[in-house]
Order: sequence, then C-alpha cells, then structure tokens
Amino acid sequence: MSRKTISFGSLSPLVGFHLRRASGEFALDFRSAVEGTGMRQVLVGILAVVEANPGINQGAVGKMLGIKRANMVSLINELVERGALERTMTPRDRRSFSLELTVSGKALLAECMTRIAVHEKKLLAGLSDLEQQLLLNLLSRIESPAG
Amino acid sequence: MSRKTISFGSLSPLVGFHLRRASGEFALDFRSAVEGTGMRQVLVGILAVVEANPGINQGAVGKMLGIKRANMVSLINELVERGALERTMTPRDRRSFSLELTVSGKALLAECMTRIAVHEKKLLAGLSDLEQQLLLNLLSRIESPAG
DNA sequence: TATTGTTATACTCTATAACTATA
DNA sequence: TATAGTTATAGAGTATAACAATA
Repeated sequence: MSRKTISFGSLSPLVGFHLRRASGEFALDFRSAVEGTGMRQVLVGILAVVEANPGINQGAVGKMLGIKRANMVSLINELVERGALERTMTPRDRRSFSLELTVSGKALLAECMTRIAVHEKKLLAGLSDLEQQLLLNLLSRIESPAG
Repeated sequence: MSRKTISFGSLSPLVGFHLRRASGEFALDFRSAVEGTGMRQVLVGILAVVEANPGINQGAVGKMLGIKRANMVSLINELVERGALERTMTPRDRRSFSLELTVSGKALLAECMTRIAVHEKKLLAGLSDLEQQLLLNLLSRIESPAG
C-alpha cells in the first residue's frame, strides 16, 4: 500500500519492546472493556487480591502488585469510598487495617471479570488455546516481584 | 516460608495481568540499564525508529510507537536540544520536518542498545533461545497498532 | 529500631481541545 | 477540508522524603 517500507529497526528483536506494545494494547482495550464501571487496571487488581486473601492489609496488597505504600493510600480510599472495600481495625496489630470486599464490591469485581474475559478472548483470538497457555507460562517465568 | 499462602486469585489466568507485570519488570530494569545516559524507553524508541527510517517526520514516528502528536513535540524537542536528533525543513512539504540522527545521536543509541542487550539477556536468562523466539512470535501476534 | 499508614510533592505519561501554517 | 506541528491543560501512574502511631 505504501511506497516506502518503514521498520522498527533495532527495536524489533527486543522482547521488552514487544512486551511494552502488547501490554499497552491490552491496557487500552481494558479501558473500553470496563467503561462505565469507573474501574481501572490497578483497582481491579486490588479487588482481586483482596478477594483471594480476605483480611489482608494494604501494604501486603501493594507488595503483591508492585504498588508503593504511599500510592496505595488514595487507591484504597477510592475503593472504600465507593463502597467496594471495607477497612476494619484488627486488635492483633493496631497499625494496620484488615481489608475485605463488601457485597457490592464482590458484585463489582464479578462484573469486571466477566467483561475482562470477553476482552481477553477478543485480544487473544489469534492464538490457539495451547499458544495462550504457552504465553502465560513464558510470561510468568519472566516476572519476579512477588511472582 | 510464610504461614499463609497468598494468591493473585482471579488475576492468575489473565494474560493481560501477566503482560502488565512482565512489562513493568522490564521497564524497571530498563531504567537502571540506561542509567546515566538520560534516556528513557520512549526516547530510545524514537531514536531507533528514526535511525531505521531516516528522513521520517515526527507524526509518522508517533504513529508507529503509539504516541499522540501533541506528546511528540516535547519528546522531539528534548532529543534535538541534547543534540541527538536533527530537524531539517523539507521543500516537499513545508508543514513537516525531516528527522535524522546526528553523529552523537547514533553513538548514544548504540550505547543504549549495548546496555539493553545486557538487560534483555539478564531478564530472559530463564528462557531458552527457542523459548525467547517463541515469546517474540506470540507477542508480535497480539500487537496491532502499526504492528 | 522497624513497620503501617499517611501527607506532601514532583515527574513522567497519556489524553483532549484548540490554534497556525501549510497542503 | 485535511494534515503537521504546536500549545495548554488535566488526569493517571510512579517515585521519594518525612511524619505519627504502633510493634
């Protein structure tokens, strides 16, 4: 179609470059997938981790997801204020709070996960089930923080 | 080691989640890899694309890398001001500029690419050459913008 | 002393809208 | 009218330093 062939040059063989692009692609489509819910990738991540680990404190959630303590504060506040998350004092350690999903928080997460399943299926349509599993396996082997 | 097993819950089977984590991991190590050069992922991307397509204009570079026109301006300025990039007027179309690397820009990019090669090798140490090729192939098949 | 949560702050990245000059 | 570059601006994401309360 075009007269001149353009290329990515030395970026082409870099795994990091393709990770960045693919990740950006997913992030973009994620947005439209959860549009209207007021959710974002980080927030869904937090809800999912709290759901899987009821009673966890926000520092631990942050460590798992690679979010700094300081940045967790407003994120947790946001989720508490919209009634998705509940923060309760624990007598064991009065410095931290015990986090749990509210009923509406569970529904919200479920709604997001349903939409995300569709979004994933769409973006991975070009790969066979086996290839998708392989990709998951390869990706999980190059992650490290709390991996 | 820990008394309680923590998990990522419903995030675990999501390719998007692992892409995000792996990509973040690479981005973090990229930073330390190019530390002292004053470069960042975007800037290296731009230099590499200009090197591979001399005379390209900044709008086209942005399209390839998924960067909005408005955001290209300061990035290109940054590279021109530090003497890595040269902007020349073209009589063909006086709205746009023709971009090329300067000698020092080529050296800068080469230096970055050398460091990035080490960084990639380190982060991909857990995968065989075949697996790395496979990963590249799978990733390239789930990218789309100007892919 | 170390840890949990917090505030304040700053820089990068990303996104939109509106302007100019050229085509 | 469409496009290339620009300006201004606002919202996220991410980073550091310093503080209070608790362990």
